[in-house]
Amino acid sequence: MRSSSNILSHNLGELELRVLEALWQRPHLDARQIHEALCAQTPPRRTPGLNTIQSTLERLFRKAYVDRIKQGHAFTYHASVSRGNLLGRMLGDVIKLLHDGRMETILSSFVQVASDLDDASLDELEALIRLRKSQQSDAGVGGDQDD
Amino acid sequence: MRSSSNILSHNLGELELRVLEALWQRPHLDARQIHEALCAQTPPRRTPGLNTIQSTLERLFRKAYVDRIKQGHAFTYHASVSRGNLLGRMLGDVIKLLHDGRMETILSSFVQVASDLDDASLDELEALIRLRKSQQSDAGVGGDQDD
DNA sequence: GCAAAAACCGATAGCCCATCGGTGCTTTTT
DNA sequence: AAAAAGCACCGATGGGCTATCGGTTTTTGC
Repeated sequence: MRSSSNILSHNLGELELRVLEALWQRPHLDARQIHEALCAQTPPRRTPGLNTIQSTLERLFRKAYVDRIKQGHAFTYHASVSRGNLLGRMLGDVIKLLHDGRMETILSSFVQVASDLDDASLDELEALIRLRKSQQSDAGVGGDQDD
Repeated sequence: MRSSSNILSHNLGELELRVLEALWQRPHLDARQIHEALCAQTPPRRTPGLNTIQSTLERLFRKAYVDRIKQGHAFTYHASVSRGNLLGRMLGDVIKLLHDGRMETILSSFVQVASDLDDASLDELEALIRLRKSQQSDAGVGGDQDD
């Protein structure tokens, strides 16, 4: 009855994200280790059973967010996408979904976000922009480093 | 059984977004008009019945994305959030969800997305930041102007 | 008052994530 | 080698959300 639903191509659930976070913190963990990592997390949140973690890893694997190698009798998982890269992709999703064609809209939305940050961050942003500009005039537009 | 799911606070379905788009294009339409607008859309997509549009508007209203006034015997709806504002909020959601604290990660992800970010746009971004900074020192940190 | 239109209510379907239980294979331990 | 422990895999269930209508009530306009 439903035609389609998810407007964003990158759709993660809460647990999926927590698992990914764990893998970003230290790569190459198996399900049990991830489970433990989540249990040991501060602040302590309710952690589901090992099976749930496995299902989640399976889903993440199918969705190509993580990769795995059979190490002994257990799979060892590692994120196949970096945090920064995922951020970029999701930002891209949102922008593609909502931008009206004018760069100004994107930029001002971006700054609207950045305005939550303090002056120091804004200074930093400015410095980064300056850097980016010099890099750009220096070496043309490269534009794809996958972390 | 499920603790929570949606990681992003702004979660829109496809139809919801199409309806919002229609309202951004021309404010103050009633359900029937929106229905017609969607039907008349190019490229022609399958358009659901009027009732479906009404339900969608109801949902958008409950979620405070649109506002309505009773005009005669029908509600007239208008977006209560601008496209740019929604863009900013969703960008903020994503960033809050995934950023690691370092401004550089955000910027590089942003630049990764906007690869056609030419010098002029960077200049624009800089100007916007400058503006934001002066506003901030001008009136303290307010931090919530709704478009 | 009556007819048309719109609002409102409620039901159904389909998708997706979270959460497990159970089963069977593999590795490890006695 | 037999028993035990660990894991993967399958399938089921629950709950949330959007999409989609049908039907009923309310409102409006003549």
